[in-house]
Amino acid sequence: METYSIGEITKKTGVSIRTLRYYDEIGLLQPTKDPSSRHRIYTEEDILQLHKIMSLKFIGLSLEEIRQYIHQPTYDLTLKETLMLEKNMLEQKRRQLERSIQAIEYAITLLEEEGEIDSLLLMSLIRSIQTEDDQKRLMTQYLDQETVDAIFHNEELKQKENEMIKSYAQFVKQVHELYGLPTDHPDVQHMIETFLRSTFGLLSLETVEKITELLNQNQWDSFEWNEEWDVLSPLPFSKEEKQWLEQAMDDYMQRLEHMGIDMKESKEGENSGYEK
Amino acid sequence: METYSIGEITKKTGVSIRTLRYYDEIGLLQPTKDPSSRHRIYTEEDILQLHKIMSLKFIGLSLEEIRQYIHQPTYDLTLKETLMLEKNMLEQKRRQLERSIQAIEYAITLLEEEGEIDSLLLMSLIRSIQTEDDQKRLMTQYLDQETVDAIFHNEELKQKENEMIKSYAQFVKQVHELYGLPTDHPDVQHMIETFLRSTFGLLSLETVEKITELLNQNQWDSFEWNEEWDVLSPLPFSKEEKQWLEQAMDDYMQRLEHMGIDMKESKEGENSGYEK
DNA sequence: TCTTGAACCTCCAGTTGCGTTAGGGTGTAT
DNA sequence: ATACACCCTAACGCAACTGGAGGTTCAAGA
Repeated sequence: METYSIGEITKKTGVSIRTLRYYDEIGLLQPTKDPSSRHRIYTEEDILQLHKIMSLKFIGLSLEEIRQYIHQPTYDLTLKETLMLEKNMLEQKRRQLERSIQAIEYAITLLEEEGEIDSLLLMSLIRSIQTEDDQKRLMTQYLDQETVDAIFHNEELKQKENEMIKSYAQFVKQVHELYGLPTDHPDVQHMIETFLRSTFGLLSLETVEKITELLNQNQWDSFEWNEEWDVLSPLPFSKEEKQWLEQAMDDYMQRLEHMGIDMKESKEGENSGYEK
Repeated sequence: METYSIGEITKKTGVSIRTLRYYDEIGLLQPTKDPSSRHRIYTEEDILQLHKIMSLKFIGLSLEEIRQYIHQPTYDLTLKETLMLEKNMLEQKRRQLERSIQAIEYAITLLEEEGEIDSLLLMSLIRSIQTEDDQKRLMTQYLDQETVDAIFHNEELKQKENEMIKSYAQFVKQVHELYGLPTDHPDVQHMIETFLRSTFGLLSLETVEKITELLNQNQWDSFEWNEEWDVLSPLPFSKEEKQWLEQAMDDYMQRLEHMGIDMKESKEGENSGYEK
């Protein structure tokens, strides 16, 4: 029967010499040894075993788990349990990866657009993607499931993601610049209006109506940034900036009420003025 | 200014105490220490830093890389380079993951269908997915790029993947059962015909024609299983079974030639008989 | 004031799946 | 005899933690 040295196995299978010795060491694949030279001697059978190991490793099993299955000539339904678990693990990993990739894409877009980027802003963006699930969970404390889904799983919105990010970046920049001015200063109020318009302009009319409704029900107070939000996705502002911004928002809201303009109208004006 | 103990930070951020101490140890995040009690004291600033670390970790940077960026207040285009590289890495990982998931799905399907499964068969399937790229590379030695793509990126084929796998599993089973019979025995020839039909039945007519053409040009000899194929994706047969199968295949091909039936006709017959 | 228990501390070891030396043996061709 | 390719064991290193042992510190209750 044909036999092979460890180097030949490496050439045949691509598995490194070190790895083969390691598998021998941990008892996963133990070839016979030449008693005189102490060299490892691999048979065809060993090569098959090695292929089995590689397969099971490929689908994510640990060497320890592989050891449990390696000596069985056939696999039964106990393997299915393991595979189901593994599949779930891998799918979770994949979702994670997709988010990470998305976050990187955002970051790259911003860097290209702006050349330079505030580290807190970048962090804020990444975290908002990272904790999307938690954000949705938190939002359902204020809005119903349907509305939350409308905000997060909006196809149209996905198309315009880059726009949104840029407008957010602009907003952050302006807050840094304008901080210190009185909160009812025209420039400040204009900044807030621009930001709100570009944000709400991307949501459907019904969604905006629902949110407006809630705000009109004086739930605005309970909607203030609570601790939990900050933990998930901290805003790229200092404590003072945050307070200043909150005051400016209040001013804006009051001005809206005073003028009898609700957000629905604001959105309609926005749409007609914006979409060419 | 407000300060926090290590336990409070864990509650606020979800980062474990051990990890926080580790980050301190490697100099990534070093809070001040109470000189008398030696307890760590975290400030708001530290929490921000920690969030930065989590963000950069999320997008796949190593702690070592993070250290390079953590103290910069703004990021410039050098980060973009890093991010581009990271993105490529992550996308590669994602492709890998998708293949693994696919392989597991196949395996689960088979286990459900058959209840029990030959370990060599499972391995053969997983490896064929794992080494898809290499297989394509090897195939282009015999077929042109277009034809190879037609075989691998066939949408219709993806729909029927489960069918294919089952027919492959059946084939493997039958080879084990019938091994020993003369290679020109009707049962053996029927087995081969069934397998070829269910395989080629899923390819387009043009693709089959191209393959037939090649076979008719007497390139069949050079197409025999060479060593390299076996390394990539070993067949779930013993050496003897492989030889037997090769002989049976030759018999089948000769019978075809003798009868003046080429594979194109075979496919057409297959289609009319198979697709309801 | 003493005690209890939670929360904190340092230091050391272990995890996975290998890669990378260091220091030496074996086999064969020249 | 020696050069050279190949093989051996043994030990350390890696990333990013986790866990345990054994010892403080702190706040509250008896």
